[in-house]
Amino acid sequence: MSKSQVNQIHNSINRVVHEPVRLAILKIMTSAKKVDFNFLLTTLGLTKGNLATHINKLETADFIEVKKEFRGKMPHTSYRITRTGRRQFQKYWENMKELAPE
Amino acid sequence: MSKSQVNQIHNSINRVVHEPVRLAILKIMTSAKKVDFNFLLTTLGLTKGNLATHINKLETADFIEVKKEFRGKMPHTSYRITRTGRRQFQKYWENMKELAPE
DNA sequence: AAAACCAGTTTTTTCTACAAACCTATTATA
DNA sequence: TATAATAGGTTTGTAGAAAAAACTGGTTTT
Repeated sequence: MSKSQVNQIHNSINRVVHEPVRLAILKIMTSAKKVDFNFLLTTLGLTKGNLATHINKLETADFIEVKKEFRGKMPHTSYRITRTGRRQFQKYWENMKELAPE
Repeated sequence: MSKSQVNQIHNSINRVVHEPVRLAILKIMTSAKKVDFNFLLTTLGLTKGNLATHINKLETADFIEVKKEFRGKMPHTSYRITRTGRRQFQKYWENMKELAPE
């Protein structure tokens, strides 16, 4: 292993993606076209506040799109991964592989 | 993607390994039998305090062994990954793969 | 003698994840 | 009818952790 091969790779790891909860969210979203708040809540076993925070972070980074609508009179929120999100998720894994054992 | 497949995988991610700097350190250590402080310092481009903190965390978790000796009159510290460290590094990647895109 | 090096430790700052409490409105239930 | 639960959050507080900066004690170089 030469110095330049490993050199500073850790700096290329996107922290928005790197957080395990958000990795799980993105993984789910890459294989489902649409997911909603409650599905993520029960699947991931988070508190609502915590989930909302992660969702916000992903939305701010343009990784996901948020759709708010009413079903009857009840609010319903669903999410979709964006093209950017999908691309960044892929890129993240390419970078991560540089840090994996052979 | 079924619920149970993704369910809570994020909780299995070992945070000691997950930090990018420590991933880089472990990656280096899996392919070199011995590395020293300065090598890591210049290779990774960290401050000494920051590197020392990461080293400590890895030592506390029994991931690496620290060997302190004198070369002439100067202290010299080198590190080696332990069997535990190697195993946990492997295990980490097995878990992470559950979160990777197909 | 002064400056710089080695291998850190200690201190401080900054950031983050996470939980708990709260909120508004709606709907189910006893 | 009261109350409990649901949906989808926001606000607030805390604990832990990453990172930089400053400090240390000894050594070596200039």
